Amino acid sequence: MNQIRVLLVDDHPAFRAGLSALLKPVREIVIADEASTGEQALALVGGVQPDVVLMDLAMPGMGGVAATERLVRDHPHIRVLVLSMADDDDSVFAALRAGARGYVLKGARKAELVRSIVAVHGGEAIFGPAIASRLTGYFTGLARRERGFPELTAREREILILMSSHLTNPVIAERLGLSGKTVRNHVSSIFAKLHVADRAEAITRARESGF
Amino acid sequence: MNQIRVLLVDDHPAFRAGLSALLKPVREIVIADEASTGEQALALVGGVQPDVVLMDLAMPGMGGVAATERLVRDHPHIRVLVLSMADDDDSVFAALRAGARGYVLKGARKAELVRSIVAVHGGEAIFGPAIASRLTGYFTGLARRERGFPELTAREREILILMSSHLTNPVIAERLGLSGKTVRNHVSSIFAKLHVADRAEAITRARESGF
DNA sequence: GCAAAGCCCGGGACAATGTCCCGGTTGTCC
DNA sequence: GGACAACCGGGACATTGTCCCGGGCTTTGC
Repeated sequence: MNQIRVLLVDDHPAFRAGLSALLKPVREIVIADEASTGEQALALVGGVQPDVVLMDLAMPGMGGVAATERLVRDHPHIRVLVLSMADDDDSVFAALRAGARGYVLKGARKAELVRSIVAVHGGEAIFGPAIASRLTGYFTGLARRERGFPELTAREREILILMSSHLTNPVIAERLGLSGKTVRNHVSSIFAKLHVADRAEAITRARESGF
Repeated sequence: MNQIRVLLVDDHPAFRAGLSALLKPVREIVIADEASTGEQALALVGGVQPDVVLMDLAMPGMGGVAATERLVRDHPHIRVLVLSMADDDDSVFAALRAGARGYVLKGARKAELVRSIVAVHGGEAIFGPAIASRLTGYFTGLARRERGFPELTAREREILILMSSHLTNPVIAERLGLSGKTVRNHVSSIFAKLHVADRAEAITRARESGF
């Protein structure tokens, strides 16, 4: 049976040792190598040829996010599974933007960790319970805002749509056969209903709501 | 050992039968019940008390997305794992917005399916290989646009950040100890570099780029 | 040392944006 | 008929954004 070759990246030697001991008895996994910084990880991957990189985020020098970004860019077949203490939106979404295939908090039980490594190796994406909540919150949060979208009149919806393609008031007026002043007034009442102060926010809200 | 109680929701009886036969020998899983429509699933969950609902999307009447949305709203402790043939962005992100904890394509191998059910039951989020690509594509797509982000001066970045929280020019000026006129000029040059015409577009671009 | 380039700071003049008033017209519902 | 809302627009005013201008500052290179 082909074992999954894992590269450990973490600046804390004790943690690497613990992780290594934890994963050693697992049949389907083998620790191919360890790195203590992002730079070192990037230097190693070419020779080590890991299937999965277990990446910490908080490291001196090049952080895990930057390392992940370069790693997935230069070695698209290698999957990155983030294993971090950081349980906040910024860290999670930065890792996702960088191309990580999974995100598990340090402190996860062994079974969860092994399952995550196997899943990521198989091309799946997997996120620990706390992270999963953030992820679904991200998407259902969008849906929730959509539900809360206030009711606009036909004219207002029409104008908001044109506004969302970044047309100016005079252009909108010309296209709808209205006076520029009328458009400005409609725009103003749209802002009031959306509880926003200017075009910028209005368009942001409209986009978020899949308008 | 506590088995995971699974409710199967699919309008195709043969598929339910196959799935049931596939999962029956699995120790940690028990099929608690089956439903052939979204409505039926919603009616059943109260009595069946499943841990995980295996949800098809394309069903007559109430689709899987609507059923998922109501299910997670009324029973937050129940996890929904979508098992669908649909491999397109609209289906995937609609399911995520509805609150699904996972998404696996029909045709997944048994091991992957079992792993997904176990992971979802544990509160994790998991996505099959094809879906994982869409998910990372969603986030790294944002990142990719960021790479094309033009270079701004230190002052310009600073002002763009404040602008992105919807502050007005006078407020920004006051906060940075500048004249309102200077801020306007900086803002103007930011627009030029971003190739946009107004605040609205500039903020949109900045947000897309994870600025 | 000195010039060129780039950033930063601001003013002037002007057009577009947005706000808070106002009045008038057209429907619709009771 | 009367109440109500959507729609259209004007007046006056502050804010925003554009295209000029010039002066002070540091960095780079000859």
